[in-house]
Amino acid sequence: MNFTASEENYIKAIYHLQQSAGLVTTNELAAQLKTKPASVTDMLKKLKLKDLLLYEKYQGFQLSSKGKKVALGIIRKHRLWEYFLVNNLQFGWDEVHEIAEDLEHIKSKLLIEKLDAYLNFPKFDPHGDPIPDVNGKMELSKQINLIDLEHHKAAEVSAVGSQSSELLELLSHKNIGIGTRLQIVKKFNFDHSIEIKIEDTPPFSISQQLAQSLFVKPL
Amino acid sequence: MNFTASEENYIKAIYHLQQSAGLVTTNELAAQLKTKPASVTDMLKKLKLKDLLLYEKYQGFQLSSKGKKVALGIIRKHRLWEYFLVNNLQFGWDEVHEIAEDLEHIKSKLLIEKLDAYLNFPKFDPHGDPIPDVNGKMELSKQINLIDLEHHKAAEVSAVGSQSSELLELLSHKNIGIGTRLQIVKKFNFDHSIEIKIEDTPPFSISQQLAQSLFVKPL
DNA sequence: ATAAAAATTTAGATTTGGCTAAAATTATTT
DNA sequence: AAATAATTTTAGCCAAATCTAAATTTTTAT
Repeated sequence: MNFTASEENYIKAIYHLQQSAGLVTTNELAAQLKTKPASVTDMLKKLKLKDLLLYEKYQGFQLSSKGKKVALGIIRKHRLWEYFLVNNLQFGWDEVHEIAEDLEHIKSKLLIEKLDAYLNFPKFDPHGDPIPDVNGKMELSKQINLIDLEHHKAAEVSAVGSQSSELLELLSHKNIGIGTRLQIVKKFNFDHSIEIKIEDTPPFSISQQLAQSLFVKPL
Repeated sequence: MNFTASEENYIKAIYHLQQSAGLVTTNELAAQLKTKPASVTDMLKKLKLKDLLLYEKYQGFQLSSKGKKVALGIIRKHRLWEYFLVNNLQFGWDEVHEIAEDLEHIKSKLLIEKLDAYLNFPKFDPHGDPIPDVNGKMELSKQINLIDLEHHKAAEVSAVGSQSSELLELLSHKNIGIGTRLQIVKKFNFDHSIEIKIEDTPPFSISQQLAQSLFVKPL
């Protein structure tokens, strides 16, 4: 089967939303895709017709197993291209998301398999997210949200919660990136901010919102 | 300015047609693009409105200087991607055209400049066609790819496909440089290697990949 | 020089993906 | 258990890029 770029974007967005929520709603998806609920409804009907979506009107929806397979294929392409852009073309990890959004819609299966081989079958993209293999399998990493890290336990940043340029800008300003080692010094209940310490630098505070966007692997 | 993939395909096709013919006609272009003359007429009007085309109805047409600039940009992207697919991802030179047709429509300017640098600013694509530089300039040559040289026809090496140190190392080891005179003795279908003979030395074989990186002028 | 042939353009329809506004359904609140 | 609010869907419209069929212009050949 062959899908349009638009269909693929819907499938990918539904996949990500249902990871947290289970069932996805029309408004949610419209917000995510920066489009209108009415447009979403139209596309849902098409996806259902192609057996990619389990959908009864007014009831919310989620991908069928066929739909999930397609989603993983798109995510695989996206993350492999991101890896290439950062590791080979010397892009900054905060510059690549948009370009990968376009590259992920290039059709050739052979292209992706050759790219994968050329890159040496990487398991994680530059943001720390796992790259699905040809069969859609991916390493599920034991990473946890920074908020759930024990006090004074050393850990390494392994992923970020989104690719928004606002987030990436803040992180680079604070010198936090994938691989940064840190530990929690103290949590403040007043505003739920968290004081962290990066090796050999003075401790500093980050907001609850930022902490929720950071995933770490305890060492 | 920003163009749709369809507009870009029209611009590129017009560019190639007018290289030989000067003025291009509606039917010609329709045949080239495998579409109908009526569809071509519609698009011509759009391109004229955007000042990409010099066009009076029933009179034939050609690209404006602005249109030519756009065409060279697309051709640059197409050929750089072809070079990448063959030289890095190990595609055969006959497999890459279709994929490059898609990749050439990816928008990011930065992507292409970084790709160009990564590839070491190649001057020719795997088919021996010159790659325009950032300003649309390219080597115009009567040279052909060594692979397309007639058997036993004397020729002189006039260009190499890239400046990569790996290629240059190999060439100097084999005593091949710009100006070297040689001819093809035999081609082997098994591995597509080619036996060549340089004046006054015994014949020897070179790989298909190396031959693709050599351009010659028949004498 | 004009009639027939070829090429080109126009007119009107279709498909895809989007929109707004209004209607229908579900959820919430008093 | 209504009434109100929120969500979702339907209906009808728009723009891009294609198509077919008909009309128009140019070219060619008698």
